[in-house]
Amino acid sequence: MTAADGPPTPAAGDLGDGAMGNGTIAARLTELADLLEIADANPFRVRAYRSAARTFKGLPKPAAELLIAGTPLTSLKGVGKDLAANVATLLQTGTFDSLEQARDAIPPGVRTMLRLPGLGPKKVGAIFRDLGVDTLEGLEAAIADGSLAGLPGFGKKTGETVLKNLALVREGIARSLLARSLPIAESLADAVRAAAGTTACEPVGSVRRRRETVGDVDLSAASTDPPAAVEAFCTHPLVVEIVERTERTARVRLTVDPGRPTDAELVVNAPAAWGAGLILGTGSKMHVAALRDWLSAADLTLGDDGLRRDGALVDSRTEEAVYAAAGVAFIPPELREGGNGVLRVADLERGGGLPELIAQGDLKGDLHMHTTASDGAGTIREMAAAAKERGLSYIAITDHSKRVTMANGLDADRLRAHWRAIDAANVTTRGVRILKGIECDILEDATLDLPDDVLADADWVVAVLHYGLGQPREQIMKRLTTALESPHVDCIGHPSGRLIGKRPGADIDWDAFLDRAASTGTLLEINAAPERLDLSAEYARAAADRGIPIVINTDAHAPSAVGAATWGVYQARRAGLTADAVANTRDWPAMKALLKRD
DNA sequence: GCCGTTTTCGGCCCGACTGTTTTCAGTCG
Repeated sequence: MTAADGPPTPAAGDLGDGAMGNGTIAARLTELADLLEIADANPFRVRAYRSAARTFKGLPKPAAELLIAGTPLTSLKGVGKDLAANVATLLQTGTFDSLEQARDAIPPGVRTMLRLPGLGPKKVGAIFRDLGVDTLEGLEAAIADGSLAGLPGFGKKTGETVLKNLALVREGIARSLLARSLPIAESLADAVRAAAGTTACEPVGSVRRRRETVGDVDLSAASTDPPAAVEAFCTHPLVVEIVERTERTARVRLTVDPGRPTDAELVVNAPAAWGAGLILGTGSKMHVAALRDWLSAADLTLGDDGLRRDGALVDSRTEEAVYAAAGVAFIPPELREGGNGVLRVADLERGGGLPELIAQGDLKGDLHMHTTASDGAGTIREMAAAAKERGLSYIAITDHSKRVTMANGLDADRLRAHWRAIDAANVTTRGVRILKGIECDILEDATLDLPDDVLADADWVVAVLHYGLGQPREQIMKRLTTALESPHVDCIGHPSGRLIGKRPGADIDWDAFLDRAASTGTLLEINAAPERLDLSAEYARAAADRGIPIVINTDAHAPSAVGAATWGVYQARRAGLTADAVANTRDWPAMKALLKRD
């Protein structure tokens, strides 16, 4: 399903050069739709803004380029005179009148409440208008003193659900998705790299470890002229406030999304200590502490002025040199989460070393994507062409099954017709094999959304939970077991159904689930959508340990997203997966041999 | 607010579930 209301993911052209990207346009339109809906505006006006947001998000080219090329925005689907004018103003000035009016009418904290599962715009509107509550804290108080339950349409359960999810939502506000933070960090790093005397600059901290979410954005640099690097950092266009600044460090506040400030920090070291500074900046704290133990066994101390023995500088120009001095192989940043364990595996004296992790570019297929037949923006042929451009040799078209009515899910007849269209596309498509697939819902009553004889004719079936994620563990397990035991289900997609910072996943008995996946020969997906990353690294590791082949898929809803599995590959690396552990690093015949249907 | 006209308003993706009710509005996807 689409996640049109997620935080904007800044695209490459969205930072630094001043032009607002389609992601940000979509975010502003969605913001206005939310505010209007809370204010109880005409629902069709709200829908117009939402549908326009989807249109802009799915555009192959930045809207600003269209305008420059003289293409009127009114030529876009769902964009009329008013919306075109608003977006043009947005591009020129960073905002537009009706957005500002709506922001004046509804405090930012009110929109935040929409992130809570169970609270929609109508309820949030009632909370704001009838109780005057406009923060999460105020909401918590209103539950405690019983005033929330006193509102018409509210009861005991509403408050309970809110309290259950409050911590998750608060964390979602405090921390950004990696997909949002990494481009910001790279843009800042580019500015520092361009400064005189800078020899290197990298994003460090949780960004470099590719954590799912990121608090502050940290950078490490090496330079012969630290003040120049600090100056370049502080004058980046995203910086709105310099919180703290020294000769070789700076802490700044950025504005990317109003109401959600992000802090960024730069530390500049001498080029001779680049590797040492990079390790300290990257962390994690536990990893650095464990590494220091290993170094101290060799009478070495690690500081951001370099690696030293008896005060004398030891080679610490690179991370490799520092790890070598500790007697261990280089440890990729994604594996620096824990303490001593990874260092023991990497112990060179015992002939240790780490397996080579899967890399961006290793994937040969993408087996979860949508077309215009359900809620995607591209046709079968467009998705195939995009896959070819990305260097993939096969894709599976997996539109929604009929239960997902809002996404125009397919029943058996429409699905079979869709598959005939895929057959036809395969005849004329060179270089990419298009597989006949389906994203089949596992219904609340633990049956599959399509009959067996239909599923049997698919090349590839991804079964998923979309609805009833809050069911008790027993029923969730019954549903997953149905899917795992079906001879026609090849893979479970986004197994938990979580949305990071928004919605907890289903209550799964993971040991039982993974054991059953292994015994039935069912593959498991790492869904690469930044707000899903589902399986998590923890369970992807546990799955791989059981020999379950992992599949990394994009869940693309537009041609531009086909094969863009960046975040999923990072997640797999954090799970310590090699290319071999991931099924779709193989070509299709080899991958097909892994399926239970073969 | 958009669209599509039998040109200027009336219709605009939907089905199931949940928690609130006592017949249904709001939420979800």
